[in-house]
Amino acid sequence: MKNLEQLKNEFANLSEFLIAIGDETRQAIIIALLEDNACNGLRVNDLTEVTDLSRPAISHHLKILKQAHLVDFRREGTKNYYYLSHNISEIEQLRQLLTHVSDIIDKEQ
Amino acid sequence: MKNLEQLKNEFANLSEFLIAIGDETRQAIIIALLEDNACNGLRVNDLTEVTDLSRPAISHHLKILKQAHLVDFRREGTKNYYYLSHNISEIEQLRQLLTHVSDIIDKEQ
DNA sequence: TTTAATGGTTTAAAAATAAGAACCAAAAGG
DNA sequence: CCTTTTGGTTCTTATTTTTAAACCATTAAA
Repeated sequence: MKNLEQLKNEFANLSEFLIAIGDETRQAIIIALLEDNACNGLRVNDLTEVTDLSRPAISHHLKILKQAHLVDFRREGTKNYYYLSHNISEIEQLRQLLTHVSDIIDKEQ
Repeated sequence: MKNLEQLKNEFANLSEFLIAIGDETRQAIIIALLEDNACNGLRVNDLTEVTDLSRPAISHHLKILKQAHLVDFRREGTKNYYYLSHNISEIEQLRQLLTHVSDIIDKEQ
């Protein structure tokens, strides 16, 4: 079945994204960034307060979130402002994957 | 904002599911189960062949997939037949979460 | 041009996850 | 009742992930 080969790729391409959003610490970071409706972006130290983690730990999780294209940041002097990416293409990709899987399961019922 | 508290819960409730489907070995198991369009279910030894892993390793991953409500199984004597759950409610929950997140991001633009 | 602030990186430790060998239990078949 | 098949569960080891202390580089401020 040709479809399943495609599905396998869709799945593999989303691994990083899924692992990124599966972790509860990173979920807390994402929520904090969603809460920032002023949309200025949050700094690393803002996030250490939210999560009770050290700066290197936050930095590490932000790196994972950046690699998964979930967050982006801008520099202003020495300050880094993190925010959720404006177009997270993985969201739509994941939605399509879920539809694919549902379709196959329903077909086999 | 009341919505974000709800979003936080939706996220937390899906952690197990997201971690389950983020792992590439477990993705391989899911694909194999999707390929079983006869829908008889696959046995542990069928899956060891697909993935080149030991039986305890497969057993371990199946446990995680069961806890995430992704797979189910039936016994026939000593034989266990694993299959994808017929109604994976987490699929719809995740779809709604993605919509929620998109909505908030778009609103803030 | 010092001094302070900001924050990434490296390093090392701790914790969690994954893996297979060995073991155990249950059911089928002789 | 013994033997075989099947497959879950320890148990131990290896790997990966997470964490914070220490370190370093950059920019702003004094």
